[in-house]
Amino acid sequence: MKTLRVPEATVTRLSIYSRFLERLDRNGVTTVSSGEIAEGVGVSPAQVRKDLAYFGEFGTRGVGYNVKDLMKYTLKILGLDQSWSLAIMGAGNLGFALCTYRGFNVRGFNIAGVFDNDPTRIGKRIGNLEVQALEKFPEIAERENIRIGVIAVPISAAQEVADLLVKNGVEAILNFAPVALNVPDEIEIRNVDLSVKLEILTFNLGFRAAQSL
Amino acid sequence: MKTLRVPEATVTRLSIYSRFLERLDRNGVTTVSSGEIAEGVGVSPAQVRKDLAYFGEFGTRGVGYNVKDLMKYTLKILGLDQSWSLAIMGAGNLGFALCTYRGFNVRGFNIAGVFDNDPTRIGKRIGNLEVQALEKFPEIAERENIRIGVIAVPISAAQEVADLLVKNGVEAILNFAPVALNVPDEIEIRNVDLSVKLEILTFNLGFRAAQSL
DNA sequence: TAACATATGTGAATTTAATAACATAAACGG
DNA sequence: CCGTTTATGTTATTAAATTCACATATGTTA
Ligand SMILES: NC(=O)c1ccc[n+]([C@@H]2O[C@H](COP(=O)([O-])OP(=O)(O)OC[C@H]3O[C@@H](n4cnc5c(N)ncnc54)[C@H](O)[C@@H]3O)[C@@H](O)[C@H]2O)c1
Ligand SMILES: NC(=O)c1ccc[n+]([C@@H]2O[C@H](COP(=O)([O-])OP(=O)(O)OC[C@H]3O[C@@H](n4cnc5c(N)ncnc54)[C@H](O)[C@@H]3O)[C@@H](O)[C@H]2O)c1
Repeated sequence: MKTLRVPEATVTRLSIYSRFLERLDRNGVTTVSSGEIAEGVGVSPAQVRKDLAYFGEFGTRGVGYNVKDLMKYTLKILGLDQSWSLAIMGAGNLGFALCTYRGFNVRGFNIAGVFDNDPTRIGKRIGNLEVQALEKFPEIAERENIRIGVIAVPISAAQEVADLLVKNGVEAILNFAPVALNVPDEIEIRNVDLSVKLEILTFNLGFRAAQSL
Repeated sequence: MKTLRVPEATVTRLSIYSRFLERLDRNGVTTVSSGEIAEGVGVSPAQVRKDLAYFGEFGTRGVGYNVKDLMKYTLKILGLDQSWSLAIMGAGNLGFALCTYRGFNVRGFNIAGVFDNDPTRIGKRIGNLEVQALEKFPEIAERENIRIGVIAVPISAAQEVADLLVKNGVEAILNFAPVALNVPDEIEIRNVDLSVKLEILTFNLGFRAAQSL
């Protein structure tokens, strides 16, 4: 099997294609072309085909792709042919929203624990989850085989929480605190920064205003 | 003034530099080098200088950058030398978290209204905001000069909410619903997809497992 | 079964972004 | 006031991503 580096942008789009295919499938669509996928998610048809080509040949020339099959392939590629246990660190407003979001479950993510260090929050229920004391993390992480941690604590606590995750065998981190965290190279880490996208918008609005002066 | 296209990746990093500079400033740091910024946010020093070079010369050779000045410049570039009124559409879990998030305020964003169509939510308070009926949007948008809309409603309602925003003069949209929205070309729109980053993590974990087989 | 229509898969061309290398300017010390 | 140090700004180079163009394979129709 030829292994060449897959651009992260390709993986990003694959995730988007995958969800689009699920929607098509739910709507009873059985066949789809690269052009229709492209149209549906807002990229070029060539891009769709190029992205898929990193992983194999999934379509039929002259016909297109079988929706169910391609959906399964994309899930497999993304590692979603298995369930992933994850921990939400921080049961604040964002942590709460993440816990209640059904979209994760649909994609095979299982929220195996929510953790906080505020005594007034520990023990409270969020859906069918109970907020756990931070100290319980090592035990629960091991028992539930938690490999992914989501950081939803304030900036000031983010690094220590990251350290705790790493120390307890977590392999990947999704960080919502707007700060660069220090973790060993072998840990996969991605930041989600909600302000950045807003500021791209204001940049563009401002830039546009400058252009029209 | 030479106007050349600025890569979106550059704008993204600029937003991150900007926040890092604010932190340095709060900590009393007065001068910083491209290397220190790079270290602090996780990019290369050359990248920092290249990004800044799109907009002018802000440093002193042999010395570095004045933190306060560079912070102001980055804010100005991002359009954050003014306050922006925005509307949160959807007072669900995510909308609630966004409303209470203080980080937006700090950067000059003013949440001028939260809107929902669920009668049981309308009138409820979120911090010092009161959830408004969707029907109130046109009036409030005009009065408050809302130019940015944030979509935090379910997928099924996202397109109609986007249409409402556009119809009422909103110029930019931040969309949290994982679906491609149809808006006129002149509207700035960006999606924030929280699942995608998680799936990049599982892709990489799976890929790594495959490598080591 | 041959000709045609269609849509994939892919190598080449193009565009875009990131990195490296270096010339330039400021500060400092003797 | 000159040489040295330092870190910027910019040009050159490399790398990466996207788009283009077309050969290839499939299904359909006459
Ligand atoms: N709410 C948003 O919309 C939003 C938007 C962008 C970024 N963020 C970021 O997400 C993070 C969380 O935001 P939030 O609005 O949910 O904040 P929040 O204050 O509502 O919640 C933070 C939670 O973390 C807990 N906590 C603090 N230190 C902890 C520790 N050491 N271990 C475990 N738990 C700890 C607190 O008790 C609290 O429950 C912040 O870093 C914030 O900058 C939030
Ligand atoms: N909560 C999360 O962590 C999370 C994560 C990723 C994506 N999202 C996306 O964000 C969006 C909101 O998620 P949520 O968890 O807050 O959902 P939610 O169900 O808690 O909230 C949605 C809110 O939108 C309101 N609403 C529905 N139709 C409306 C309309 N036409 N006009 C105005 N308001 C309307 C509902 O009354 C509800 O209050 C969804 O599209 C979801 O896929 C959420």
